[in-house]
Amino acid sequence: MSKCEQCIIRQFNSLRALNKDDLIRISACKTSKVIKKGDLIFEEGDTLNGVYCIKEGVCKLSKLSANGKDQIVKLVVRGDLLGQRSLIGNESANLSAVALNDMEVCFIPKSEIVHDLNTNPNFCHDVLEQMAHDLRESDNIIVNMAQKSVKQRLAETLLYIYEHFGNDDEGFLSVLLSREDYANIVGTATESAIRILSQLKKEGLISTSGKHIKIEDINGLKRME
Amino acid sequence: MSKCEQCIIRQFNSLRALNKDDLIRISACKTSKVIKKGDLIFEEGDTLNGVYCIKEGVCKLSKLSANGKDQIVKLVVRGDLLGQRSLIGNESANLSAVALNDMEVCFIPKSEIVHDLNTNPNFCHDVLEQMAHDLRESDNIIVNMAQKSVKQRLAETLLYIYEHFGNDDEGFLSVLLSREDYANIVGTATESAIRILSQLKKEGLISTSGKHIKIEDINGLKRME
DNA sequence: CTTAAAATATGATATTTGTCATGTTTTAAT
DNA sequence: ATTAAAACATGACAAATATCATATTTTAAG
Repeated sequence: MSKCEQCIIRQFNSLRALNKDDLIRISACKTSKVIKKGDLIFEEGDTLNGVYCIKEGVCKLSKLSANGKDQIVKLVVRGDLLGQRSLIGNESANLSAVALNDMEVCFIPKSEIVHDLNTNPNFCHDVLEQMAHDLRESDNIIVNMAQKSVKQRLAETLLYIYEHFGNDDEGFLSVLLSREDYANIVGTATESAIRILSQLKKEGLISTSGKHIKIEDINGLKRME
Repeated sequence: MSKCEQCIIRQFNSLRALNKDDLIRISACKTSKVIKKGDLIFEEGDTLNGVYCIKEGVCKLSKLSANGKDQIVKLVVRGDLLGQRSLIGNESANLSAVALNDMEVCFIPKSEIVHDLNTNPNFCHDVLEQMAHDLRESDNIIVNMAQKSVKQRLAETLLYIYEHFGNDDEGFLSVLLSREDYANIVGTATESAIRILSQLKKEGLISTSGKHIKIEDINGLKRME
């Protein structure tokens, strides 16, 4: 099991604000986990007694709506911390987390995080900045949901995934989502998402091979926004 | 000008976490402002050099979308702090703030807030909790935007306003919004908002007198959610 | 390699929502 | 009190999206 004080991943999240002693202390009580594609990490309503630091892989955060559909609210990436919100608010999880590919995560117990939040102003401030950033992003998502068409939102989602996760060696988006996942991100029916992807294909903006999607015309997609 | 250390309003926001000395220091450099209904407090892109503590009144936070419509993201109330996000993230305002009725606010300079964030862990932690709560609320709004019909969202908005601001002495919602405002909250065309309000009126769920709206059947509205 | 299940694809149609036009009411300034 | 401007209201129609049905392709288990 790797040691936090030597782990590069922490440079990507608020743990970077901790000093060496804190990291050694955390390292001593953290646990590493391997999570398989499709596995549930936690579910809406669960009580979280720690945060997950994502070493590898991607997961989706979603919430079940009244009509039985899962709305995907956020994708969480290598380097992100998962579960701080619930921990800070001292509330049960508001969202469910499901792995989109095989993941490697470290679980850090609540007590450690709370201790550092209360004693290390730098850490507290870094988490604060992260949350301020997340809130800004949420506001933008709300505006997009309210004001843009499904086609525009889908184009943006493709660009988002391309920019955040890049391509695999064959040029396909390296995060593999089902059409249903795409529908659940943009908030539409699965058939509509499929239909619009077909349309984008006809327009030469993307190409597909099975579930795999390749972006063929980035600027064309951007022009739709 | 009133003194922060004697002001009850601070019990409603993170300033409650400050001790007497901090409050006296803040009190010495804060300024009071009266803002008239319809006035712009700050605009998307503005640099904020402080936060506003709302002593009285309500304002809307909105963002201009690409199609020229204002999307209202949040209503800010007596007791709330306005502008922390931008201040913490050290970024320009992501949203515009416009008064919905006559307001009384105190403006606290950035330097004071930053100082307290860095030296007072309780204050930092309180702001953190507030933001965690806001994020949870944003997630729920995203799900509603994506999955519910305009009618459902409008019903929810009416209930939200009723529950947060209550009625005036004649039983009308005490926050007076235009039909356009309602449309900009739920993310629809003004005509659609008007049409649906008329529909709710026909169904006996609300009644109206000019722009004023009275909720006639709370449970009926709740059943739509 | 087969094969059943799951995912994708597409047509037909219904429903929801947006847009434009136009008339009426309300509001606020004189 | 009068009046112009703004806000509200509603019809007619267009566009976007959802739903249901069904066919095809892909995936993954045996």
